[in-house]
Order: sequence, then C-alpha cells, then structure tokens
Amino acid sequence: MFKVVTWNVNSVTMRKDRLLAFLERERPDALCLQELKGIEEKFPFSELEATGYHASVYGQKAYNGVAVLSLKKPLEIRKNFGAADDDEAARFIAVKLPNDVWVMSAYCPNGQAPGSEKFGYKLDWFSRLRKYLDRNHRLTDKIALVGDFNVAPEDLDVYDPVALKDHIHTTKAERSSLKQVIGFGFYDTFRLHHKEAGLYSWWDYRQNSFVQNLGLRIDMIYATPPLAEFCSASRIDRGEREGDKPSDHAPVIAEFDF
DNA sequence: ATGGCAATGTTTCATTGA
Repeated sequence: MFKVVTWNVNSVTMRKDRLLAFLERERPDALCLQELKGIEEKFPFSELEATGYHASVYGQKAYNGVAVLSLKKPLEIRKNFGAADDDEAARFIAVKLPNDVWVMSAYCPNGQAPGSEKFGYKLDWFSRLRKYLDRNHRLTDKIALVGDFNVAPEDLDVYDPVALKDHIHTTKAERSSLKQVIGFGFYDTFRLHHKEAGLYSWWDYRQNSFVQNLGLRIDMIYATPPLAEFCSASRIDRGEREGDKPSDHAPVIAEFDF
C-alpha cells in the first residue's frame, strides 16, 4: 500500500503540533505540504525526523513554501521548474521515491482577481508546469501530482456556482489552464471514488463557512495511469478543519494498492 | 458591494490569501 496526502497547512509553524499528530495517526508514505510560510531554517526538521520522516523542503520568507515528507529517503529532489524557468517563488518540489513514484507538491498561485496581474501569473504558472512535465516525464511514469491548485475544476466543486460564477477559482480561463496541465494524462483520484456534490477541501475562515459547508474543492491528488489504476480509496479529512487553530484547508488522502 | 478571519513582517498597520 502507498498512501499519499496533500495538505495546505497555512504556516508549518502554526500547524506543527497538528502535523505531528496527523503523521502519527495516518502514517502516510508521502505527505505534501503547501504554504509553509517560512524559510528552511524555520522548518521543524528534527521533530519530523524523530517521527520517522524525511523532509524535502523548499522554503521562502513569509509566503509560499512547499515540502514532501516521506517515510523513505528520496533518490532525487527537484525544486521549481528547472534552469529554463526563473520564477523565484517556492511553489513546486518533486521527489523520486525508491518505489519509482515521483511525488510532486504544488502550490499554484491564487490569482487574486480575474484580469489582474496576478491572474496572468497564475495562468502562466500552469502553462510552465505543463512544459516542465513535458520536458521531464512521460505518461508511463508513475507520478502523484498533488497540492493546492487554487482552481475548482467543475461547478460540482463549488458551494454556490451561480453566485461564484466568473470569480477567482471558477473562471473559464483558470479551468482551461488547469485542464492543460491535467491533459498530460492525469486522473483526479478523489473523483474516481466520489462523484457527489458538497465535498470540499477549503473553507473560508470567515462567516462560519466550515459549519455551513460553504467550501471549494481546490486541493487535488492527480495521478498518471500506471499509478491511478491502483487507487483503491480517497478521502478528505474534515476533522483537521475542526477544533483549535485549524488550517483553512483540510488534508486530502489517496491510497494506492501496490 | 463590502467585510468578515488568519498569518507574516513591513508589526499596532499592510499585505496576502481564496
């Protein structure tokens, strides 16, 4: 069995205790983090290593930051999209594990508002992610491309698609850009097992949104065919959105039987 | 239409997030 998790923790410093408890409880083979919100010097390496995890970390001051925690030590680590790409925001890290699976933790740009400068950056970022995949991988590779994609791919993934039509996360341009990435050949492993509406991974901190289930499904575990064919279960751990000091995102979990 | 909540650094406000 190979268990993968993605979790936007909204500051690894603030979520350290939750993260350690989660790892003890779930013992995933790989846990991908987004929004570390700190430089590598602030990352709690020693406490994570004490729980048996290797930490591959790409940090940045104040914003962004991604990591992959894994039970097995990675054979290879890549940060962002390589020498051909000069983006300095720490939004992407890929590790090759000994079982030949590439695990990629992605923190896609928010985009702020349709038409804004940051919106253009978001669309461009997806385009560069697709180019990175084309340059470095083939469809026959076992890849888990996971993270906070900041796009709700379908109206089914939005609590009020009418009110939020053409808002950030739901525009045609964002959905089309995400599809360009997924068109590499990925499956949305959560939807392999859950087809219904009302299932989200993020809820606004404001307005009691979680209690009302006013959310979006924007955190994904995408897998290429040789991995997706073994996906036996998937779920969203809503319990992590409850209690004291939760992240606004819940962890998304996928299990692969091989 | 707006703000509401949370986290970080530029810290008692500004910026960003989604």
